[in-house]
Amino acid sequence: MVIKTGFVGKYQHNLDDKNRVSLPAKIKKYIEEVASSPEFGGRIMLTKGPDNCIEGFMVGDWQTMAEKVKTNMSFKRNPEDEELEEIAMNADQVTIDKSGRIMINAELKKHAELGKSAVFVGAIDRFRIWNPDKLAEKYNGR
Amino acid sequence: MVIKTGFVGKYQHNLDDKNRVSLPAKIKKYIEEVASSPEFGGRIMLTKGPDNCIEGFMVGDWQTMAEKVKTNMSFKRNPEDEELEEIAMNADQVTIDKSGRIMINAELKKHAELGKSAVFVGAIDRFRIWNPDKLAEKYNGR
DNA sequence: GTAGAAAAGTGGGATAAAGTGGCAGATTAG
DNA sequence: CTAATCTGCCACTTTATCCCACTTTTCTAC
Repeated sequence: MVIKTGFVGKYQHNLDDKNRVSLPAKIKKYIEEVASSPEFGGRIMLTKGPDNCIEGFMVGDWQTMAEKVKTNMSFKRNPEDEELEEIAMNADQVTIDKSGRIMINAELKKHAELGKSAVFVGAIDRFRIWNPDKLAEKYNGR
Repeated sequence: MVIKTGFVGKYQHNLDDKNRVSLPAKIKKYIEEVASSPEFGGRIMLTKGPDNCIEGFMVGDWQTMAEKVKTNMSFKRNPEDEELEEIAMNADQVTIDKSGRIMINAELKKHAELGKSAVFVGAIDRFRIWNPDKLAEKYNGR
């Protein structure tokens, strides 16, 4: 039985010129332990988060959200689904490469105003990726 | 068991002069993973969607939705029936060719006011195809 | 603590895949 | 039979991924 502590901690990493960034070892390890099933091919769902951050989920958690829409599927949309639709529109499913990195696409990079440096922040059921300055601004002095 | 994340993301692609357009790799991959049954020969159902967009479904999902409509059908007509008829009337079942492209017929192209550029938008149980300007207009600034 | 080993993180070149456009043969309609 | 359209194929460009080398950090044993 795996102990599910969730994502915790704060880690600064660099983007390379191909917009790749290493997942912090502890975040990567947690993902691999919890979601080690064969159908999980090291996949992560990235979305636009609040305050210019990027949020990362494990695909299993995303699936739970998506199932809600699928079970009520019809030609016409429910208004409640539209919110999730907009999240889906701005989401990106990325894979963890052989070096333990993920790619941040142009739109997400712009949303988070990322330059070369990015900070990963654990938030239990998700992790967030911040521009270091934006993060400091938000949690100033705390 | 495959993790069903649904359709996600946003991808700009070009129509060629024969109104063919490549399916985004991630959308295509998802279709192939989830709908890998032999009777599904890489087929997609395209319909006129809301706000000038085109909606794309996997044929299996289309069938499920159509069955639902049939079981609720009554002898008396109601406004929703007509709406659904119109959707069915304007639907087009397209196949994915060997280069991973689908063809947008003239009527759907006109409905979406497509020019050379089209944006695919993931919406969990379906994907949508938009004129880039129309899409920006609808989700302006978000 | 320190030394050596292992793991994590970074960068860049090589390879593979995705996306695009054009041409040519096949198919269909008139 | 001819013209128009559809489909497959190929070539090329761009982008993503793999793979290896190297540096830095963390871990382990003494």
